[in-house]
Amino acid sequence: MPPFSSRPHLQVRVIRDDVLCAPRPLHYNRRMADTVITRFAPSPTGALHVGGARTALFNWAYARRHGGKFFLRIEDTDRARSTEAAEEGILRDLDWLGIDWDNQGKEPRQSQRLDLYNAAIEKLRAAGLTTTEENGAVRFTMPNRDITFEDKVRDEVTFPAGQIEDFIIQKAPDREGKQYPTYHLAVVVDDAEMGVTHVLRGQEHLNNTPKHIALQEALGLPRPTYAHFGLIFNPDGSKMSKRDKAKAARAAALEHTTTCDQQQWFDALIQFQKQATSLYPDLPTGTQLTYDNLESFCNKQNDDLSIAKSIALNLKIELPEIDVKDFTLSGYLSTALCNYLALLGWNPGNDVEKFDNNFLAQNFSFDRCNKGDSRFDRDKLASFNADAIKAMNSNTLYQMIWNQPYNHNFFLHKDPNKTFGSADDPKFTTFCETYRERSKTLCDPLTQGAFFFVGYDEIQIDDKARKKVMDKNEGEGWKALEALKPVLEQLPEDGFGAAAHEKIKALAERMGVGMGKLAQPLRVAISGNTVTPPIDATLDILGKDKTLARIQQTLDEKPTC
RNA sequence: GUCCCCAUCGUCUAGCCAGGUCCAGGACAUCACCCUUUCAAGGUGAAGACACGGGUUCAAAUCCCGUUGGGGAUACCA
Repeated sequence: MPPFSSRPHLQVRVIRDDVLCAPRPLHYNRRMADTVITRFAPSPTGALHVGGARTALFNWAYARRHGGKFFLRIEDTDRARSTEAAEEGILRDLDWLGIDWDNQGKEPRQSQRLDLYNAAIEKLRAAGLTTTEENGAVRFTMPNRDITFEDKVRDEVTFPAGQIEDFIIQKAPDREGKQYPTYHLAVVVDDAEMGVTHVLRGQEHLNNTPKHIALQEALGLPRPTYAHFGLIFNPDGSKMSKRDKAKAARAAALEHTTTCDQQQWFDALIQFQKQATSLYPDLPTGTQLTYDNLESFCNKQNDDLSIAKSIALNLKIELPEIDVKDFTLSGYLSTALCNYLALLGWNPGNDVEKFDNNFLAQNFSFDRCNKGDSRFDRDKLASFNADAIKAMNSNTLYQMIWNQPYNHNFFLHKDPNKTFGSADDPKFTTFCETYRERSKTLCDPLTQGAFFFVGYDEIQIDDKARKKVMDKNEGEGWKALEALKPVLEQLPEDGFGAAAHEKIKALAERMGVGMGKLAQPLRVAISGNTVTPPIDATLDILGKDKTLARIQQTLDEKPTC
């Protein structure tokens, strides 16, 4: 299965102000007596964040659990920050997560239903519940009484009278004279119009609820059932935000500049971006690197993401994953991400931890939700992911490894077909099965096993490993390699790995040494490093010809003295 | 500042609502040992928490009050 499906509804859509939908009738209260209707209402101002993903997941699960409907709605009343790219990305990410919505292709877009909001505002105005600001913005007058509501995860919540101030429900006219509602008004009108019965959202909205309730009452709209979940934070308790990426890149940059000249490095970075751009179509080209913007980035004067990414690429560090897309590119399975995310705030009890969305959809309930905030632990996610990879059937695993999109990896622009004819090549099967046991992410097989895919001259040779394994003890590694070469040469190509394993074992015995004395020099010769999968599998994947060629090429580099 | 919310191992949590079966269970991480040609994986085990102080009760992680700590809101952002 390809990582992203190409369903027709995910085609690019254009957000256009000039084609406002035909006015819809104001028919609130459409809800059926006992049909659960939930919704996820992202604002397309950025990528889908893991917090948003969890909210979507819970809303989806609750609707599915009760045989109801789950709708998507686009909250694009912030015209300056909403983009079609962001909207498209959010839909694609939800799709990737396995969350389907029941109004696909017909998602309401708030910017196109101004008539609905205007009608509501008129009603409030007629009731004398609004004041108009000098600039034309409209403010709603809060009633002067306590507002109490039942929250499904934290019981009864009361806001004392006078505590919530009057608030703006319609923004001042923009340049074209158009007036957009604020979130509060739009959310209340839309939820009613869509028949939403249950509103599940993050705790950051708890304080908004009295505003929404006051509006509902003033408009004569039904009050949905509310449930507020704790928030998700970084392991250190800070807020999970896109800025974390800039922070991480900055920290790495600052550390790096303690070991080198900053000006020189900046220069190298600028050059690097130019080269990298031609190498990687996906590379951020948004910001052209300059001394100035690099300096201001390092001085915390900007958090430019493409600068951060360029630095990360150059320094070969990983930026923290924040958005769903980040996790996709880092090689996480949607099933593992959903499972882990669901566990942040909900759990089925009985020490059950591993489950899929289907299970969630059958078991999700408010009485097993937690009230507290939680911290996002990448180690645990990685562990879930590793387990999910181990549990995959072979076919799916091959496909996933083969089709995994990458954030950045130098070797990826090499051709894996140099090594494997195709995904059907038995070598590829051995490769996948070998890395299944040792991969935390879908990127691991191709990054850790990069040496399989490149020519000898492109192998990253670890000098330390070479010194330790080859040169030490008067070059015993070189001697071992020389002894190994003729033995391997005699072996058949068919079953090369297993046969080689036998021979190496026998040879080690004859020489009176441990197997490592032979296997390690061999590893270093063929991979440049001391770490590879088991030697038999490694040799099988690489094949006899390449193995022997690499041994010879390595021997050619033997120091003469 | 004001208001709202929250509080069990480092982290996610079970247990709490219907007090005794909890000197608190699981998972991730950590450490040790086993396995082992490297790295993993796997196996076994160890260490590790009821924030604090008052009540109520024969009995409190569980109920009540307070303190402290953390988070959220206080936008013509959602």
